[in-house]
Amino acid sequence: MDQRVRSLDERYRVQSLGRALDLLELIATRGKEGARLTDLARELGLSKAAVYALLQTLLNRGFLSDMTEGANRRYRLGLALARLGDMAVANIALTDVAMPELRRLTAELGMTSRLAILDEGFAVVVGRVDAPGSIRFDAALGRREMPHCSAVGKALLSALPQEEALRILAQTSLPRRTPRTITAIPLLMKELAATQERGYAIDDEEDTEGVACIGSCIFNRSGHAAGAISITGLKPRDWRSRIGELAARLRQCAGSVSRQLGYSEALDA
Amino acid sequence: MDQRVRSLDERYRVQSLGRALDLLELIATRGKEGARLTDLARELGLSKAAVYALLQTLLNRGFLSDMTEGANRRYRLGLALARLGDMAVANIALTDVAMPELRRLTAELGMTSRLAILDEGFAVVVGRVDAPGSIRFDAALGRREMPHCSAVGKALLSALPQEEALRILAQTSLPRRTPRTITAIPLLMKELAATQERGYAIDDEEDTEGVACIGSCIFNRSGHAAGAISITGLKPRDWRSRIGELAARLRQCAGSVSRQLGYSEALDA
DNA sequence: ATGTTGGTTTGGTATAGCCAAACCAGGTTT
DNA sequence: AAACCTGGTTTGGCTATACCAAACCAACAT
Repeated sequence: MDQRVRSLDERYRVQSLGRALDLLELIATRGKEGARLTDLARELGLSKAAVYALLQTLLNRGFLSDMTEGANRRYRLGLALARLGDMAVANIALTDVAMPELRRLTAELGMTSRLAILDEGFAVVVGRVDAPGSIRFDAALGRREMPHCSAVGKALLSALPQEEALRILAQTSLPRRTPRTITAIPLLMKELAATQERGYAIDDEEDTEGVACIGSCIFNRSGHAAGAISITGLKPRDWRSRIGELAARLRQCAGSVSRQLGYSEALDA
Repeated sequence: MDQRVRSLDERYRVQSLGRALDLLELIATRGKEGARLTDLARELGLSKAAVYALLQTLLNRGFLSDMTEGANRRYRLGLALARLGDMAVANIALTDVAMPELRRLTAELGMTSRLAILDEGFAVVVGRVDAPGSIRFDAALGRREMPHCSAVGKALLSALPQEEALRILAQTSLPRRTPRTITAIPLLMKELAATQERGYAIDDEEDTEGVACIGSCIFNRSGHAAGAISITGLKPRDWRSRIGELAARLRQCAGSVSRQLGYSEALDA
């Protein structure tokens, strides 16, 4: 009949698995509230029966957990995901050595700190230590930070050859997030040069109003950027005057991690 | 023909999804080495083509990442899992308040600390802070600790009514892990009573030789056990004499978390 | 050159995944 | 209480699809 040949890209994909992954992502957006079968089916555009089968399978393996309240049943992400997710970041050698340093940083400064690596043109958060008590910043693991308006992003880009940085920026474009976001490529390139010069990157309310970050690169044995760390906080009144000391502490921390990775200052041109 | 009706349990499961989850678990066991298509197909007992399609789908969505080296291609867990996994533990309200306390604990004592909750009869690790530098204990998130031979497990059981604890123990049984593992239910029940009495649980090389833990329960507003925290370390020579101070600090920490959850000491009978 | 190993692509087929629709069980409304 | 929702579970049947076997290809090794 219609029998149109599936596009070659799709030919080697498994439909039901793709739908299951959509389902997981969708449930993830509901957080601890959870989601209900009927809603999920509607939003995915699938029949209840199909979604039901997917849910049962995921549930059975611990990828989802459910809470049954009366006649209703709500689904949330399960702890099997926590296990695999933890293993995924453990695969990144950097985390082992960087996390203890990050914890020290947060303990000392009382600010949220993060570790990110460059992945497909984004700065992906692979480690975080939340400042206790304070407001929760959106520092979720796996989050893809825009390279042009985050401290980790700019730190990572600043360590790349210009043409590499340009390629990435062309690919992700530079959407405006706040009035202070740098959206012009030439301007950003100048900023990256300055970043490399001073040894740390600044995000001065460029991603979120009222929030400021400082980021610094981590180098490995071969002198390439292995990742970047950053500290985040509500922009204080005395930001201008404090930035110096904060950056110094951050660089010290980044340096310590770099050295543990086998980086030797001597490589610095 | 043969056409045997699939068992009712299986009727509402999605086969290809189930296989994909097997695949993820299998790849997880390979850690940062990654796994190769041919091996995966053999171990799952599926054709290369089938596994290939699953891999492509997972890869495409970031649930796997690949490293191509020459003609070979190796697959590892991807960062999309880190994102979902992080969200899964974020759904557990406990983590917000317990993690900062755990970090303080590890910073002070230099020992690995963990947070676990009771889930389907196991103590599931939902938070951890590794001691810097030291040997890495197997404290992965999502790990299911046996209730009878782990500090968190015994702490959690000790807060349950006897019949509940018995039900769980009957269900999981008490496999021997080391010569010191308590494998007799009556003995363990006595130990649980002692645990409740003294306010903390001890794992004295009962799970792993040479490794000792202390655990303590966290209570919520309604006086029920919401979870447990523990500290882990190589069993020191002066274990007997140090256990008192360590346990005191641990209980202080657990108490602080409990109070933040709305627990009031007054409820203590 | 020839063989080997592992990844990619193909065609055809049985089956497994999907839908629509019926069914059920708790609430809510009349 | 009876009728009506609302949301979850189960059924039957159709066909798209996930799977296998086998061919194909590209690097490496012999």
